[in-house]
Amino acid sequence: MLKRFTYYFCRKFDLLYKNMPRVSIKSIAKELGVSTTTVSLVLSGKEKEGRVGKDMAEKIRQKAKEMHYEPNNLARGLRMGCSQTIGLIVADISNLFFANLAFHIQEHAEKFGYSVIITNTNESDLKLEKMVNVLKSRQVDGFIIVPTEHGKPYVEDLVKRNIPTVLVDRYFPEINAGTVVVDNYHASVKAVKSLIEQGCKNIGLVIYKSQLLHMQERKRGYIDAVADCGFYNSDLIKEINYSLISNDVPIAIESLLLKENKVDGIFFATNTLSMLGIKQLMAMNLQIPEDLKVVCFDKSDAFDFTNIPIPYIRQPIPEMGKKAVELLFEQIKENAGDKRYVELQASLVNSPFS
Amino acid sequence: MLKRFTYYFCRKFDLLYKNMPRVSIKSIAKELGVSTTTVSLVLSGKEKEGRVGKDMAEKIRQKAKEMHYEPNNLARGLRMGCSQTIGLIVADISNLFFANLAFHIQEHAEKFGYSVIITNTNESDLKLEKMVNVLKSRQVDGFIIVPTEHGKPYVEDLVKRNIPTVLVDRYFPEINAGTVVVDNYHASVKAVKSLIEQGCKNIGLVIYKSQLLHMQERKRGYIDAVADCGFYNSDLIKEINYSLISNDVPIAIESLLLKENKVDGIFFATNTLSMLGIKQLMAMNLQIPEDLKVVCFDKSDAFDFTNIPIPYIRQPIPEMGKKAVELLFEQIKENAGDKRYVELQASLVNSPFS
DNA sequence: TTGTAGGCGTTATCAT
DNA sequence: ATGATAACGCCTACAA
Repeated sequence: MLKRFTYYFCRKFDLLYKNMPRVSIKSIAKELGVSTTTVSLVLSGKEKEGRVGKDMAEKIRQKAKEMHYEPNNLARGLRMGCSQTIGLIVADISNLFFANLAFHIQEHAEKFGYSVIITNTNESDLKLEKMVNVLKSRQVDGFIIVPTEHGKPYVEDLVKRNIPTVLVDRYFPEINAGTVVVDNYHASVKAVKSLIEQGCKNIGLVIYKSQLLHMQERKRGYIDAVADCGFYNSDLIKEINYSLISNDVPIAIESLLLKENKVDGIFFATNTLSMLGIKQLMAMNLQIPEDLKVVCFDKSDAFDFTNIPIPYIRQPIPEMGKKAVELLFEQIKENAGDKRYVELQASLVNSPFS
Repeated sequence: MLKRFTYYFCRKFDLLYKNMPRVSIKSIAKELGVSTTTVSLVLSGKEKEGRVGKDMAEKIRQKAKEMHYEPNNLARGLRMGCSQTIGLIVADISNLFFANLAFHIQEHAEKFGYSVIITNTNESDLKLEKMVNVLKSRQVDGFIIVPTEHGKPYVEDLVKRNIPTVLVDRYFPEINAGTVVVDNYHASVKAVKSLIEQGCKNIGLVIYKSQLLHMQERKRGYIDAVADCGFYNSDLIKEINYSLISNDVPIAIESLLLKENKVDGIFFATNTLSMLGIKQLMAMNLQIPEDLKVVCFDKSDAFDFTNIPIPYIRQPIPEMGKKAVELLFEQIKENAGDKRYVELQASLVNSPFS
C-alpha cells in the first residue's frame, strides 16, 4: 500500500507560518533567555529530577501560559517513537454496540493521555486492510480491532510485526493477540434454556451466516441447549446473509412460523437481527410473549420502549472496553510474549424491568 | 493547560528500535544507494514534476513494497505543518444521533486522506475545554464541534486564533465559525402542525432546559405553531434538566396528563426525551395514537420496532456530516474571512412506514 | 543548576 | 535527473 494521499490543503500553512508563528519551546526559551532544555524539563514535569531552580521553573510556567503554549504532539511522537494514540477499528460506529464500546474505550484511554482514532470497516475485509495501513502510517501505538469475516491475515501480520494488538468481540484463537470476548457459548445456552424453562419446545435461531468464531459459538450454544432437551431440529436454524438482512429476516421469520415448523420461541443472535425479526413478528400480529417467546443477544434501545418484556443477553460493554485498553497497554508497556485472553460473562436481563 | 501527560509506556521503544528498525525513506535510500530526496519524490507521487528517471522510480517503488515501507505521518505532519487529522467533539458518541454523524463525517473525510479523532464532552463545558486542548496538541487541522451549553468561549477562542472550526447541530450565531444546522424552527412548526391537523388542541412540549439556540428554536417553533391556532398554554411546556432526565421525564408526562391539562398530543424535542416519554406513556397504558398523539425530533431505533406509528422529524444526518467536512476543508484550504452558515431542512416522517 | 547539540522521518530549497 | 542540507518541535545524553 504505497499509494499516497494528495496534500491538497497544506499550502495554507505557507500563509499561516507568517501570520501566526507557532509558539514552541524554543520561542519560550528565547523569550526568557534560557535554553530549550530547561524549558522542556519544566514543561514536561521533570524539573524534580532535572534539577531546575524553583523560581526559574515558575517563571517558565508563567511565560508558557502567557504565550498560550501547547506542546506539539507530532514532534514529541516523532522524537519518542510513540504517538499516544490508539487505532480502533470497528465494523460500524453507527451501530449502538460499537458506539458504546468506542465510548468506553475512549473514556478509559483518555485517563492515560491517549487519544483514539476510530475507523469503520463496514464489514469489508478490504477496508480493514486499508484502515490498518492508514493507522500504521499515523504511528498508532496499538490497535483494538473488531475484525471482519476474513480479516485474519491482517491481524496476523500486525502480531507478527510485534505491533500491540487486541481483538474485541470477535477473535481468532490461533492468533497470539490480546483478546476480549464474552463467553458466547454459555450466554447462548443461558438464553435458550430460559425459553425452555418457559415451556418452549420448538425454538428457532436467527443468526448471521458467518465463520467468525463468536457467531459459531452462539450457534453451538443454541444447538447444545436444545439438543440437551431433545428438541433439536436443524430446520429451525436460519442463517442470514449480512448484506441482505432486511430481506432475509422477514423471510426467515415467516418460514419459522409455517405449520411444519410452528416455533414457540425464537433466539436472535444479534441486536440488528432481533430488531428486524421482532418488527416482522409485530407486523404479523403475533403477541409476545403469549403467541411466541423471544430472547435476544444484545440490547436494543427499542426494548425498554414498549411494555413487551423482551429478555436479552447483556454484554458487559464498559468492562469490555476497559479490559481491551488494559490488555493493549500491557503490550505497549512491555513486549511480553504471550498475550492475554479475557473472557467475560454475559447476563440475561429481563427488559423492561432491568 | 500546561499539564503534561506522563509517558508511562514509551520505554518500550528503546527496545523496539533495536528489534525492528523502522523502515524509513532513509533506509530505502541507503539500500538502493540513492538520496532520500529521490525516494521521497517518488513515494509521494511527485516524480513527474520532480523529474525522476522512469526506471529509478520503478526500482524505488519495488524496494519500498519489498521492505513494507509505510510513510510516517507524524514526521510528515511536523514538516508540513498539518496532520491530515480532524478533531471531532461531540456530546456522547454512544448516542445514536452523534454516532451517525460521526460515521458520515469519517466516511467523507477519509476520501481526502483525513482521519478523525473523536472525543466526548458528556455535555460538560470543562471537558470541552480539555478536549479542545488535547486536539490542539495533536495538531489537528481543524475542528468539528457540537458545543456544550456554555462552550461558546472555547469555540470563540479557536476562531480568534484562526483555527478552522465548524459547528454542527448546535451553534452560536454571533461567532464567525462554519455552521451546519437544520432549520429547527420550521421543523418544529411542521411537527406541531401535523398534530393540529390530526385534531389535537392541547399539545404538550417536552424539551431540554437549555440556552442553546437549537433548543430555543425548537421551542419557538412549537410556541408559534400552537399560538397560531390559539392553543398556547405555557403550562404545557415541560423543560427537563439534562442530568435528571430519567427522573423528570416521567414526572413531566404525568403532569401533562392531569385533568387540568389533559393534553391530546405531545411533541418531544429530542430522541432521548421521546424514548423516555413514550416509555412512560406505555407504562400508563395509554394507546398511541388513539388516546394521545405523539411526534418526536429525531428518530430512535425503537420507532420501527413497534407497529405503533410514531412520526418523527428526520434530520439529514449524512448531508450534515458531509457539509460539515466540506465547510471545514474550505477553511483549511484558504483562510477565507467569512465562514459559511448552512441550514438544512428536516422532514417529517411517518414511522414505521418510512 | 543550566546549556549544547544531535536526531526522530519528512519535505523543500538549492545546488550539481 | 539526482544529491546535500536544513528545518519542523521535541527530548535527552553529555558538557559545563
